[in-house]
Amino acid sequence: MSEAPHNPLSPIVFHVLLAIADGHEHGYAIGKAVEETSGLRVGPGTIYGSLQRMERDGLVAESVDRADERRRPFVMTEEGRRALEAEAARIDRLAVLARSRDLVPGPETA
Amino acid sequence: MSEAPHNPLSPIVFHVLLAIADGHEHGYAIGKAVEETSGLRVGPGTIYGSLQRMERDGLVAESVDRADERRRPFVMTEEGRRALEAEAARIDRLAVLARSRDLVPGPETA
DNA sequence: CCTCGTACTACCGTGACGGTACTATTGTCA
DNA sequence: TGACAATAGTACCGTCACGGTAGTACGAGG
Repeated sequence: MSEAPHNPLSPIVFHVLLAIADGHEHGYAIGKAVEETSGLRVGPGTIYGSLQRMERDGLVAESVDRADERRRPFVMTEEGRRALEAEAARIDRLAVLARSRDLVPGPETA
Repeated sequence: MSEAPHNPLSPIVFHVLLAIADGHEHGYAIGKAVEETSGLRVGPGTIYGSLQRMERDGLVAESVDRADERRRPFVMTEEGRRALEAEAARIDRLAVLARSRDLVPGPETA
């Protein structure tokens, strides 16, 4: 029942977990997916560096079955999923907070 | 019409802007407010360091009228408000995304 | 054959983050 | 009054996330 040992997650880490949850597996594809969903530019130093740290922190693990020689596939760990969900919850709280402060123009105020 | 020169904001920066928008003015009070709304622990190195960087980046400005000797009041700049709103919008998009992925359990799916 | 896109590895400078230590003033309460 | 906690801030600095550049290798297309 540890609290939230990882959060808040950095934007990249969050987006990487999202990308993996979406079925993307290897670094390059993850990077492209992150670029798309985040709008941020993501070079190799960013994506592989993050994946390395995330592996070290137990959020992802390098997949054993190496189908393609050239690709290094990653999977999300249980801990990674928990961190992703915790972060999603945190973001959701913030979104609600921001709405209550009229910071976001959206129509979903009903 | 510059895009988003600051975002994504770091969690502390975001919370600091929120705190100032809430009417808090000086470092210590801002720090306490951030601790409350974020749940994070915020020492002096964190809060004053962040405020310094935020001032350098034009997100906040040190207030001219120094009512209390001991306190250093800050105000949000126009740029700061824009950055806050942009970040709120970004967070809101992420929250929606997270909901669509069933990452957040909340009942507000209606 | 040359180039482009894919998929990485390796390296490393910059600076955000946040901790510790310290000073000084104000409030409180026995 | 004297002590002690809380307030409010300064100064310093080590660590490490971040992200940029360069370079390797391979496959496909013209």
